Amino acid sequence: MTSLPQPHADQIELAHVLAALGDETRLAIVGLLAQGEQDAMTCSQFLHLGSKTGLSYHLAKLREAGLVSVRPEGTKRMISLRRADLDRRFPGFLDSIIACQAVRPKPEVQA
Amino acid sequence: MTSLPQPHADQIELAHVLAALGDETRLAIVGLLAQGEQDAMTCSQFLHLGSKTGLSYHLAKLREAGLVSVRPEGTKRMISLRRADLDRRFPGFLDSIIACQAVRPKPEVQA
DNA sequence: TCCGTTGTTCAATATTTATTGAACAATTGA
DNA sequence: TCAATTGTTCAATAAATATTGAACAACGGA
Repeated sequence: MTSLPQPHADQIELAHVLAALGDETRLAIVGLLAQGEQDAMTCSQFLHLGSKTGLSYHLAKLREAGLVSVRPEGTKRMISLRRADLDRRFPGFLDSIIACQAVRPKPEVQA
Repeated sequence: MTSLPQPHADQIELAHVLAALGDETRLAIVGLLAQGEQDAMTCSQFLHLGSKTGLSYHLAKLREAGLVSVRPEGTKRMISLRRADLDRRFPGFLDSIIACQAVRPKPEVQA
């Protein structure tokens, strides 16, 4: 219910969204969120992308730009793509991004 | 014919494109290029967006990211959107960007 | 040739953004 | 209460980006 502060759907700005996605780490996070979109993910599921502190930073950027929603649940944070809001605001945008990302979903599938 | 150095269509990277567009000035430039897409524009047509030097900088960024093509012609530079290349590489992406931009094409139409 | 136009380059600076490690906070479970 | 898990905050630093003005270069026309 009570999620962390984020812009209202109407005030999500394109330039902010683009700037937020113009970073490999954050783009990868969004790519991972896009697949497995049924349920939310936690920060620790992105640890292969960087340090704990760094992820906290990048996830805040994504949230402030309006790309993700973060809902605290116990000691974890449930992170989800704001797909509906983004699709309404920027039709086709997210899909085009994700389609490109999906082409190379092989970063480093460490065993 | 001989245009300034730019990435080949195949090696245009999504994160670079997004980073290049994550700036109000550059996003505005691309928006202007998108309308009036019949012919190219010159740097000086963007002077209301910033200083001469600044535009040179931003246009280089757009070119290096693969968004625009720059062809010297006399003392001018003919700048055009690389729409075909971008559409092939990231289908739907440019259109979704431009559609949002088109909603507010009223920055400051100074007389 | 000289001048005006158009745009680039360079160096300096300012500003933003990203990365790190240490300390802390909140929650859960034993 | 104690310890482990999960994540945030802070301060310091590093690194990338953006902005400015002065000087320069290339071209075209008078």
